[in-house]
Amino acid sequence: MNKSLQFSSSLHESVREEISKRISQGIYVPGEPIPSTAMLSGEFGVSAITIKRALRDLQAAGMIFAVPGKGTYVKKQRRLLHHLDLRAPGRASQSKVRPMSVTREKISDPTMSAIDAPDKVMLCVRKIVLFEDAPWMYDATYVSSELDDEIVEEFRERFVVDALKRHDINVTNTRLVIDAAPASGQVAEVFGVPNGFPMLRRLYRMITTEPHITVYGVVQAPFDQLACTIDLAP
Amino acid sequence: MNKSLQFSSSLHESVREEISKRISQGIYVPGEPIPSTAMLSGEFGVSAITIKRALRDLQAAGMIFAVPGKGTYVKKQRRLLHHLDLRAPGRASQSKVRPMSVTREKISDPTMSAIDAPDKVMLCVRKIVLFEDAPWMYDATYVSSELDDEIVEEFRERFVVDALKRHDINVTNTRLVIDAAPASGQVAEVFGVPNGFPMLRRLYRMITTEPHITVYGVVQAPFDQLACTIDLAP
DNA sequence: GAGTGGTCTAGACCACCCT
DNA sequence: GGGTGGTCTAGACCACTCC
Repeated sequence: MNKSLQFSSSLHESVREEISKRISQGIYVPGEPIPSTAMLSGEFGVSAITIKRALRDLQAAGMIFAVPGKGTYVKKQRRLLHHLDLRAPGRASQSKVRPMSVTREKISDPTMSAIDAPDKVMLCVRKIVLFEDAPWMYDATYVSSELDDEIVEEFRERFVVDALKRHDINVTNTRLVIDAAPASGQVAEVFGVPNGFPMLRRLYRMITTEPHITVYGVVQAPFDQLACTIDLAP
Repeated sequence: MNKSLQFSSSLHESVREEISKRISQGIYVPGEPIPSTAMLSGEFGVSAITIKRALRDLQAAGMIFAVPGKGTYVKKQRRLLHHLDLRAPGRASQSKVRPMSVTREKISDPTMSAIDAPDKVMLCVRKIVLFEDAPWMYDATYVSSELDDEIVEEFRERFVVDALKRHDINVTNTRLVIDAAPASGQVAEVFGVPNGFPMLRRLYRMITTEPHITVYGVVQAPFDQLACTIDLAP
């Protein structure tokens, strides 16, 4: 090997650590491609496959991303903090929203049972919340399928809380579950992350002033793109 | 190929989906090893390497784990919900604690700056919180290094809030940041998860009745093992 | 000793991008 | 056409576990 590598239990780990070090040291910078696998293979004196293995692990850690046919780039780290305000939950936001779909289906996520989601067919509104024209959060909202079509139409363009408020329906109680889960299928495509990429999720149940209207949902984003903050004052 | 596989863009994805399906259908059950890579390679008619690739992705998703020399097993899903009570933050718990280390160091995690962690050498107490004798959470607590040795010693065996309370020091304000991050180094070893495995984290800053005592820290656990719940009532 | 998962390699093919 | 990342293969070696 041309370059002396870190001492680590395996080759691909050593390579990963070395590349990771170069990123944190600013040798590889966001916006510019890092050397190709062939170049790195030559420099480190290891097989191209081992390089690819190391790069794939760095992708899973959110440090880099690869564009087939072009190259591998350092990710620009920009994580937004979403503050959960106890007094104004689900506050309005100036973010833009891109509607995705409106369907009728059962809630399938097992974690939703932790907030007592009903096991019946509901109306599901999916949308993408944008920040600076890039996908920031993916939201799936479930409401009773007996709701007026008029309100449902507004769900596509607005946040649920805002739409309800326009009909004098207010949220009285919100229960949240915050967890992480691997991205699957459509969600992974939307954010351009590999299948299985860790997502930070916020599952919610909102009880309203209308006894028969309870809103359930999941909002999620790649873990390197979102964090939640909370203030607790007893 | 002997078996017809799902239609998916790549072979290892098809294999992953098929095995994933068998787990959710109960064909492969927790506690028993799934067929070896050689067996699966024969059954699906694909290379052993492709099988290993699929299994590695399923490990990253927390569905299975592998024991070298023995076999690959389905993970028993058991996720604990940690309820964040607004009125009694950092409440006492009957969990057992295993002390890990006490050092003096700077806070290195960049996310800690979101809760205004100071950039100076502090006292760091690391411990493992156990549940049914298995590692459940990993905690790193930072306090001013000028604290009495007497209190520091108690930090090893108790929760920080409890130790402080015994000295009539109470928490007046808590700020949390909840995020996800890849496991690295020692933390990955403690939980027996592969390097880079997604961890759910809760970073905290606790202001106390003693003006010069502010407690910082991070508690984290594998994403498939922990979730947080919160109730918001305006 | 046989079986297991983990690692590493050399070589090949593809789809894509850029010039 | 040359470079890129992504995929797949066959084959090899190692450390480990279990019998």
